Amino acid sequence: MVQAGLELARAGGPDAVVLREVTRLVGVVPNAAYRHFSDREALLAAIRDEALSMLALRMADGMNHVSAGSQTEQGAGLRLRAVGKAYLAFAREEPGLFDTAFTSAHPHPSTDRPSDRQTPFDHLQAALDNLVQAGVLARERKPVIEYPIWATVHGMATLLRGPLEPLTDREKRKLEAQALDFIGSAVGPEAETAGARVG
Amino acid sequence: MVQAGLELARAGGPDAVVLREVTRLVGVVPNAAYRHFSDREALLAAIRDEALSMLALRMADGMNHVSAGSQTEQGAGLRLRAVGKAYLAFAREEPGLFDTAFTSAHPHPSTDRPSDRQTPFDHLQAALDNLVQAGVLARERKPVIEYPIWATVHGMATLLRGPLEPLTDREKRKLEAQALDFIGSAVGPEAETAGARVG
DNA sequence: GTCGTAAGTGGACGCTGTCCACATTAGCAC
DNA sequence: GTGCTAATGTGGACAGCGTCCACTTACGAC
Repeated sequence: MVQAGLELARAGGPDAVVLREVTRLVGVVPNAAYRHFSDREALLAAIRDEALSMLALRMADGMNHVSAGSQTEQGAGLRLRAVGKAYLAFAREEPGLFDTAFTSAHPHPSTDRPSDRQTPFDHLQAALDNLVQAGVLARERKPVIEYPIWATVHGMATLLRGPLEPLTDREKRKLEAQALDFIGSAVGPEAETAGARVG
Repeated sequence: MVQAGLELARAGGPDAVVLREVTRLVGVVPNAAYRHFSDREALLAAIRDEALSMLALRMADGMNHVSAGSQTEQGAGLRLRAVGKAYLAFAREEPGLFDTAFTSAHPHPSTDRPSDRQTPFDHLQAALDNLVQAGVLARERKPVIEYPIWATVHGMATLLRGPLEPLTDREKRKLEAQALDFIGSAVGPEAETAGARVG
């Protein structure tokens, strides 16, 4: 059922996850859904969790594909950039799932956070920890920039699929790179020069 | 009609703008709406334009309330911060309108951009031009950071009403300030020290 | 005064989420 | 094996939604 919902979400975002259509795909009658989810919103929440996991997986993947050692200045910088790149790539390639992952409207605090899986933000924190260990980022600076960094990447992903949607693909890619450069310049000059001109 | 829609949007975001309810508020029968808008989406687009104008107005207001001269380093820095603050305040105080302003799903390129009014992005650009004229920001740097700056503010506004919604108001305010500081640190150290610790 | 256009009306259609009562099935105690 | 219980699925209904069609009314140009 969640699987069927994911397909709908992938194709058309959260609004495309219509309960009756999900049950249709699964081959049961609409009311059967209420045996497993209290609500359409609850079903959507399950799908959202799945979409978030997919995003997190992509980020982990991106990080693991960086060959440079994680303790080196360059390796740490590249890792941060890879995390951001994966985030932006997911939003670009799976817009429906991305939207679904971040549409809250959550009057459902029931499915709160017993989430054992790693979240996208966890991966960002890991990358920043790397930078601290590599000596590129001052330890006390991390807590004040982690959320702004997330905001920059998330905001760019959102804007590109909102007001900036009419831009060409080429322009969009350029803006993605600018966002990553911008983060680099705020994290520290060394990390920036290390990570720039790579992707 | 747009006015009635704005009230619904203010109270419940774009999904609360249900065509039949709008016509109910206005005192006509649902079909009457189709004499003025081809579609629910067209009505929503009109409401969205209005919401965007309101946001732009708030930003202009915030900028105008900075007393320091716009040509001084401090004045220019404060102006940039004021623009960002207004953006975040609008998202915090008028979440319904903010969501409405930025939910696109626009298969309606009809109401494209004959918009004579100033957009939120226009105000950000004006603030950055100020920084260039005040000598704080290198002219060639502006085009590569304008969109990332927008993304940072927009992303923080979005995240605070999404995954970060459970945070306390105090924590949210702190993150808003962090986002503005982050932008300051990326624009240039001088602008940062000028703008920091002000609010 | 006739006519054309803009605005509103009335009724219907198919779709949605959700509720209720009922039927089927699986697992398990004895 | 029989009987009980819990889980799962079914059928029918309801109100609400966006939208389409044909019809009526108000009004300004000529």
